[in-house]
Amino acid sequence: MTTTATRARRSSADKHDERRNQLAESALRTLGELGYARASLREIATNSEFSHGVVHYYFRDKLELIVYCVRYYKAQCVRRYDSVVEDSTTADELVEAFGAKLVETLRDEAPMHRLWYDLRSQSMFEEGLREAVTYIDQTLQEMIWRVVERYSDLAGRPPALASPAAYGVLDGVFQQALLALPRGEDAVLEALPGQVRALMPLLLAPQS
Amino acid sequence: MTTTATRARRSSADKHDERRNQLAESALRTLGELGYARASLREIATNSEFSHGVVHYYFRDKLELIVYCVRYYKAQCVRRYDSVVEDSTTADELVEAFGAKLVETLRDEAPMHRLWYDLRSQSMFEEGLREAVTYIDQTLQEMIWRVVERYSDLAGRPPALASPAAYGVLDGVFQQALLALPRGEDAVLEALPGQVRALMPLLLAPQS
DNA sequence: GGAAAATCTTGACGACTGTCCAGGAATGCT
DNA sequence: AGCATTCCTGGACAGTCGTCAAGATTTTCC
Repeated sequence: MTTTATRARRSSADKHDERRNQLAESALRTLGELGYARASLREIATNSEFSHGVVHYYFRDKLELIVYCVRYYKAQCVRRYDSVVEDSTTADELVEAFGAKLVETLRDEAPMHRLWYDLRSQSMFEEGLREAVTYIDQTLQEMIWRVVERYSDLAGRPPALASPAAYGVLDGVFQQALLALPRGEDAVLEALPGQVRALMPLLLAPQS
Repeated sequence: MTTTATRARRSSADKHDERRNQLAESALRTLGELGYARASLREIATNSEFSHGVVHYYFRDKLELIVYCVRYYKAQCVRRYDSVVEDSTTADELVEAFGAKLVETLRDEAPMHRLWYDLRSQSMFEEGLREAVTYIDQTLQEMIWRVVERYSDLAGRPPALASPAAYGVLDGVFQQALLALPRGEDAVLEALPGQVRALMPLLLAPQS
């Protein structure tokens, strides 16, 4: 194996991955708009710069594309609250930063969140989605738990809930906000920080 | 309008409603198994005692059937926790009864819960579902709020969260349990009461 | 009993789906 | 330049979908 051959193969593999990512991004746009059920491969291809046949050159079938998409998306969003954890120096500051970040992503990335909840629901019926969804939900849970732990440290009070429950709680409130978005976006986005301010202290054991 | 005519017409209308309900129940069975996207009208009809064409005799289109189904289902389940509210005489008792009821419905009616979360997700993409879903979510929120208020009364402490947030919190935890069901049903059902015991006290203001 | 109304079946329609494939276009390599 | 490989297109395929309507069947009513 010569150096050029190695470089060529890697560059070829890179190109391959790059195309897959391009397709994934197109697919994510379409999926975010239409949802899993309504987004056909033809529609996805139309919203890209390729024809509908190319999908099966890079992905075995639709499910593999979707799973790839959802993992691709996760890789981008799972570090969303890292800055909140790192930059906050007091408990109150963290709560504010966390609430602001929630508002920001709810405002700017609503289609992606809709898609995520859609896929998570679909995974209850489609066996093939379950593994990827479970993995990502686990990752999201860990992401939230980092926030809660940091909050706990800053406040000097231990968490009142275990990681799964804490994630469920915050995810539930976020999902309600997402669902309420169509009926009054401004009101929802304004109310959310207040909900977070009320909710976060409850996740820690009462002041001793 | 004679008495017999009135009786005949009412009986006819009753028959009509009865058929609609029969179809709704068949549809709910199929929808609960396959989810919204995979449940075709033919499949729904096959799981009933009618042929596939009859659906359009009783419903304008698929969406009207689905919406009818979901409202029909709601009417059955929205009083689920009334006994918890009425029969509990202490705060701890209510928490236990509530947790047990959650476990019971999670065990016995998982397909219906899956369907509900599926439809709620679909409503983010399908305009036609939104109104019915919003209405039912509102009803569920009120159902949960009755539990929280009763709990608050029994404990002598005011709620720490408003109704929407309280619903989001509990719904989120329940949804996580439902999602976790396929990987270890017994473990999930056993863990849930503990989560409820930990969570419920947090919904009330700290002991003064 | 027989007309009228309702209920239901059956088959068909056009549109859309995921998948596959034959062949053209582009690219890289020697 | 010319071959070989990779990449991409566009059409075809079998299947499924929601919808509809014509006719058979059943029920209702006088």
